[in-house]
Amino acid sequence: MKYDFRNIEKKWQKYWLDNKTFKADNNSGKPKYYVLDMFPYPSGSGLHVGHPLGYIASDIFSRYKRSKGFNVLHPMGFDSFGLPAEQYAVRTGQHPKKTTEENIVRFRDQLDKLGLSFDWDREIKTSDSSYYRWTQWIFLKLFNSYYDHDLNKAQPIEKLKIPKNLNEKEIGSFIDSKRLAYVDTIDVNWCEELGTVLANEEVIGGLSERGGFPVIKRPMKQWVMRITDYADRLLDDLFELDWPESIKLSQKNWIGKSEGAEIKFSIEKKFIKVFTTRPDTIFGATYLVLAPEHPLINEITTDKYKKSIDEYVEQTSKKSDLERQENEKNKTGVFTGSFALNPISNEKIPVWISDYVLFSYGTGAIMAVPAHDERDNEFARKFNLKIIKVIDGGNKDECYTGNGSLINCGEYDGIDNIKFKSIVVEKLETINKATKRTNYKLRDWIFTRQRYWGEPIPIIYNGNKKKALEFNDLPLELPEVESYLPTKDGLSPLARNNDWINISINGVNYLRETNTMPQWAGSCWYFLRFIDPGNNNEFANKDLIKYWMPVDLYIGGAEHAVLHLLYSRFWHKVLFDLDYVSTNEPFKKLVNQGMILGNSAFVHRIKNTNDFISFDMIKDEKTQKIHVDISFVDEKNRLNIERLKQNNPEFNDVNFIKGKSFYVSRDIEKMSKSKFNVVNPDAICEQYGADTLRMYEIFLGPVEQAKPWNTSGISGVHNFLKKYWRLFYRNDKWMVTEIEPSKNELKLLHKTIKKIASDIESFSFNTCVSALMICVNELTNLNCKSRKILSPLTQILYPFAPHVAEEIWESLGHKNTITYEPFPQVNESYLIEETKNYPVSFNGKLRFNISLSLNLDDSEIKEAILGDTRTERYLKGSLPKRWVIIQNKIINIVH
RNA sequence: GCUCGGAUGGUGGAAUUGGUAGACACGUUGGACUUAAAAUCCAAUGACCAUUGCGGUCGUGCGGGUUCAAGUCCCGCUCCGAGUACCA
Repeated sequence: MKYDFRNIEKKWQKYWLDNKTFKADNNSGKPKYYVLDMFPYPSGSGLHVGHPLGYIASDIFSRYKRSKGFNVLHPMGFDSFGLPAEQYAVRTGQHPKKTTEENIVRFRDQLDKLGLSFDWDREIKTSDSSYYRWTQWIFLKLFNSYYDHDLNKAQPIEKLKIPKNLNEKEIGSFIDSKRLAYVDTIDVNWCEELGTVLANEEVIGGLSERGGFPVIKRPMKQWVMRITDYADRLLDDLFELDWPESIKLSQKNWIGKSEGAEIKFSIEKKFIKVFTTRPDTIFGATYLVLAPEHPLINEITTDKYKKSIDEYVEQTSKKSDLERQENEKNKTGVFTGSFALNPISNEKIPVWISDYVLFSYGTGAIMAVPAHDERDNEFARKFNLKIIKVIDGGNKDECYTGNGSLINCGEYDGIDNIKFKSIVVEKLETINKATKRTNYKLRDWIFTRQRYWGEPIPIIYNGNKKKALEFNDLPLELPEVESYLPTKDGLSPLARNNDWINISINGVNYLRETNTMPQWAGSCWYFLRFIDPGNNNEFANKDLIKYWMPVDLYIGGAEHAVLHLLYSRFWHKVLFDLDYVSTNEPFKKLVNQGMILGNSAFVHRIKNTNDFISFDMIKDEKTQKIHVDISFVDEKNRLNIERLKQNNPEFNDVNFIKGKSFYVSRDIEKMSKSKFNVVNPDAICEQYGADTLRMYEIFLGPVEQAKPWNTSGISGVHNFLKKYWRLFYRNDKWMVTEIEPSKNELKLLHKTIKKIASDIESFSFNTCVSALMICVNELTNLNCKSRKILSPLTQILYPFAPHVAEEIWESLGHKNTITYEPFPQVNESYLIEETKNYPVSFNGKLRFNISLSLNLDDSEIKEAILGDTRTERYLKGSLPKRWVIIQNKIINIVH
């Protein structure tokens, strides 16, 4: 029998599906283990070899855990709301639902070919109304909750204490001001010509990326999530998570907690509040700067400066965020004509406005300390403002941002600046000029999108009065529309369907909210729905949540370091506060798989000509790189010009300058259709099989690391599987016998079991493959035939190459799947070698025992010690460490 | 700019965390079996020197340091990758 991977893989994939081998049991005596992959967006281009890496890693882990006696939940679904399907719909008029469903079928087919052990009975799609019904339900929970800062948790809105003496309208707006999901008017990038709101990335130099139309900042009503109330908890709870440090760090920076003080500077009878983390430098505050959006600007600007201030404000309002950032090295600003009083030095200091101060952070105003802050320093030198050093930073002229003792601070001179921080704030607090204050970079989460292909928001309006839909009204299904473009007024395409917008309840007419939720909404809680996907009464049964949560292992790309992973933590904490889930955090351990990169190929066109030159012949010519499809290039970087011309007719008329062959240049880039560097896993499965592909992907390197794809090494892994197969079938003959294994075979096997188990636990899958290769090579050399060796070998191979392992398992006479066979135990007695204590004397001086695991006699030991020059040197000198080397083994010395 | 992470043969990567650097695999070269090819197997493969044999010198981005011993620890650089963008 040959290793016929095509039939073997088909056979076992069907077996697993038919027998529901990977069905996770909700009632099990076994300990649970929840392994989750970040579910994919089903894009139109299908999977490339980079996508499955994380799925393969989680699959290996799931299969391993099952064989370790765990009840494993390993589900998969699709994040099926999203922009690409909608853009495709805009271009073609096809309903996004249709293209999304087609893509899901294709994805499912590709995933199935890899032999992944998902429990497909639990499949979910975020665009199914049976799913987004509950996304809408959670939205309403957020709408109907507020954050109680005394209890430090979210509470139902009914528990909110409403101040007395409010009229009905005021009560309404008070409640609205506390809701976790609320409506606010926020500046957005508005493009009149395109009739839509654009993301910052879509605006370049004040013009729209597509079309080049002007874009302005415009306030628009948006739904917003009050994630900032959770800033402290999102930050504090990070420490207990078993996540990569880099991800925790990005979340920490994103939340950006900084502690400082809010200080009041008075201008006649008014106050300007500034936020600072460096109140210790207040004696050096020689001017104030307000953000151009600051509401007090009009009041404090003197007539003389009014014109220039107005111009400046007007100018900055036209700038996009990107343009404002471009000024980083060339700051601009205008004087208001007013002076404020420094509350501690009582000096009059000028008040300026500048766009280097952000209105959205802190109070939108700063006290500038040019001697100890680089941005202030730059500004002060440009506009010739006073610079006073207040912290002793040695002789350096430049601005000093470190710590030291105070100077030029009158009675406070000589005090350590860190101590002075609290001294000055306390002093100013007594005269009501300062308060301690903590600020966050984290902003509330703008939740609405003017798009079609997303969850409708279950809110209706009667005038300005909001009303939440009732539970029985959910799901609020997406209506049909004539066009998927936003309307001229910047409303979502949903606004095009008048029948849908207008709704009458008990004789009262309402208008529906027409915006939809962002793609993050569906992925915020999908891991909870996997627990109980068919439940029509709750988003998931509470007991089942208690059993399965938290997710023990979450695998996905690092690109979600902040957005998805922060939003889902936020929602989870709200659900926890409201007692719907049992854990404070959703994901216990997180692993980021590295990206698999493509190896792009380029042809070089000599500039301003139609001549393409072979890469090896380029000397001084200036050339332009053009991507060509990597399937036309061989391993030696030679281009098949004929095939290129067949597929890309635009190359028909060009002149190829070449020697013997035409060479391309190569570059490592992200794998993408537009770069023509995509390697399709289907083709590799067809040629080598899924088991080979799986093992090769993890053999490429550590899971966490980014690495380029190179198919040429795949034969090594494929040969390994063939070699493994030959241990069982050689020349059509079944090789396994009941013979007792040799000592060497047992030692090798148990060494390998130990290595595999510990390496899987520590996610070092690539070294597992090496260990298996060594084991199979040596067993081949030993001509091993013993069932007692080959049967456990098959079990430890199973997580990596499950199809071939199942097939062999069956050949070994087992009737059941290998999946739930207990993972082989390590028998340490095969590994531990005998140790003896030997007394050793050296130069008649040193005397100690060594504990040895080598079969040497005393004279050999002495010879070994003397023969090793390093040990000799060590022995002649002092004795700082407690071991020596004998025959390459480190031996502990027992005194 | 700031914050992380990294740099090991022709290539992907190992190295029990301070103890024979280069495991395992690809590639390359030579050989066996074949009419031939494929498949399979064997040998060599960091560089340089010596080669009849033994062997020797250098070697983990660069420059220093600690140590009997450094890819690994410390100090100073260079380059590459990722994230972030004036957050007071």
